[in-house]
Amino acid sequence: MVRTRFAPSPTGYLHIGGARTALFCWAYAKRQGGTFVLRIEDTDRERSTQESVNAILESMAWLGLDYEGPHFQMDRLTRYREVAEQLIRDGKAYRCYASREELDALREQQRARGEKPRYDGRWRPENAKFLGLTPPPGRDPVVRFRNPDDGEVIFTDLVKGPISVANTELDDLVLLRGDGIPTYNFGVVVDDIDMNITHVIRGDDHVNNTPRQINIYRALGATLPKFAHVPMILGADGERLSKRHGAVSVMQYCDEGYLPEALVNYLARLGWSHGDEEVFSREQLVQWFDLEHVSASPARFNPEKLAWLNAQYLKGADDTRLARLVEPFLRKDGCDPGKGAPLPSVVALLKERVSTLQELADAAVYFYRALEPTEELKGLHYSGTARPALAALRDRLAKIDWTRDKISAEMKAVLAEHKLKMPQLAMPLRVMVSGATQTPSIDVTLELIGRGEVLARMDKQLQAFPP
RNA sequence: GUCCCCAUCGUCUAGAGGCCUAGGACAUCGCCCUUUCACGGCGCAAACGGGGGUUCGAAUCCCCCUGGGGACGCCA
Repeated sequence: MVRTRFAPSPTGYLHIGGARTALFCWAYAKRQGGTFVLRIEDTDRERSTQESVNAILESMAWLGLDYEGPHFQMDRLTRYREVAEQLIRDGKAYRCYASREELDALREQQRARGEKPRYDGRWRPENAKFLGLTPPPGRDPVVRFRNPDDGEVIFTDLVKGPISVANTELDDLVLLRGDGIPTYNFGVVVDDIDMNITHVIRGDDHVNNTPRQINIYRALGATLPKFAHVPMILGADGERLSKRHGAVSVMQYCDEGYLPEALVNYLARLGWSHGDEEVFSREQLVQWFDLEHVSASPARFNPEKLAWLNAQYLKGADDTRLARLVEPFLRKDGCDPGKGAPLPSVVALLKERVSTLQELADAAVYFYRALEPTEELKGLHYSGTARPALAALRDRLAKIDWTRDKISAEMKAVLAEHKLKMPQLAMPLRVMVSGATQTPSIDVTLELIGRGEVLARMDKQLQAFPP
């Protein structure tokens, strides 16, 4: 039975990289008919916050990733202590009384010598005895893992292939802090064992931790899970993803009007592929997902492609659903979609012209309130020659059945009567009624805005025409 | 500095020794459609980082170089 897990630390919002890791874990578990577990790694007392936990949960829900849990590491402290004690009894861990200052000094010296900074094992029982070290009174010791001195750790990463690291590169890492709270490397191992995790799928930044963790698994006599390290997501400039690159937080995409299915699709396609497939549903992802086709190299985040995908999903989305989603954006733009044109109809008209809900709302404003054209637009489109035709049209529009076809017919009649071409009439009309030069087909636009409002706007704007 | 990993169009990628004159998508550019702007359709341009091997044959395998990323905490 496959069990995967996503194990974020609640020290901030869920970002794009974490979301993709979660998505891959989720998709793999679903594909294999297994279980996806969410575990909150909250052992960093200083930085973990309830707010972050909430933000992560909210993002998972928005993305539609369902899970077992969440489990919290801080609920399992006695278990970690128990395992650490066992390791000490077995001679596979020991207490270390070195102070932070002492360790900092050690690292600095090593770095100065051009060496890789690492703990020198001074409190290993045999060394401490040899050096004549005795526990300083009143100092809480940490528990350190006794890493093997020689040989190498070799494992086959499911996306990167075989990876080997010499044990001489590894040092005796801290298992338990002075206050008895486990460190990351220890917590993960104990939890992954206890929670029967079969596939550890996580970010590339953890490859270096894997050999250390494997040594702990072995010291514990536990079965190793499979490891798969998915590449990092870089910003558009190839640098590490950060605030500079626009949105990094998952919920920010929600706020900017992206659809969760678009983000899921985009994220899935970033570093994973299924032949030439570009647009696929969550169900297809689950059906197709595999680790063999996860790329081994880091990928850059491309906002344009995300926007394109979002536009695709917008076009295909149900009008009623979109109306519900776009409403808050519209209210933010100072509109009351409860009055005036029915929102689903407006959405149907605009959804294939925009790439986010925000853009959709912005494009819908003039359906709900008049927008005064800029002087520049008036200068460009309000001409004395078009005026008589527009005035004639205004009077005709006052008398007809208010349908798109009838509106269109009246416009054509006016064109013939005044010997004008369509743009000569449609453009000024568009500007008068919408305050913009870009709208859907003018007849439908008028129909939706409604006769009363259209006539009122025309009357007002006609006054701005030159004689 | 040391260790680990990676390397196909600008970007995301297909590619498991001959199917590759290297395919798709985004972006860009051009044309068509058109009542403006979009959408849509069609098309152009665009890549195997460099050098050595192995092989009848290499984008695919090996080595070196270069470039990129990651890790070196009582953070995760």
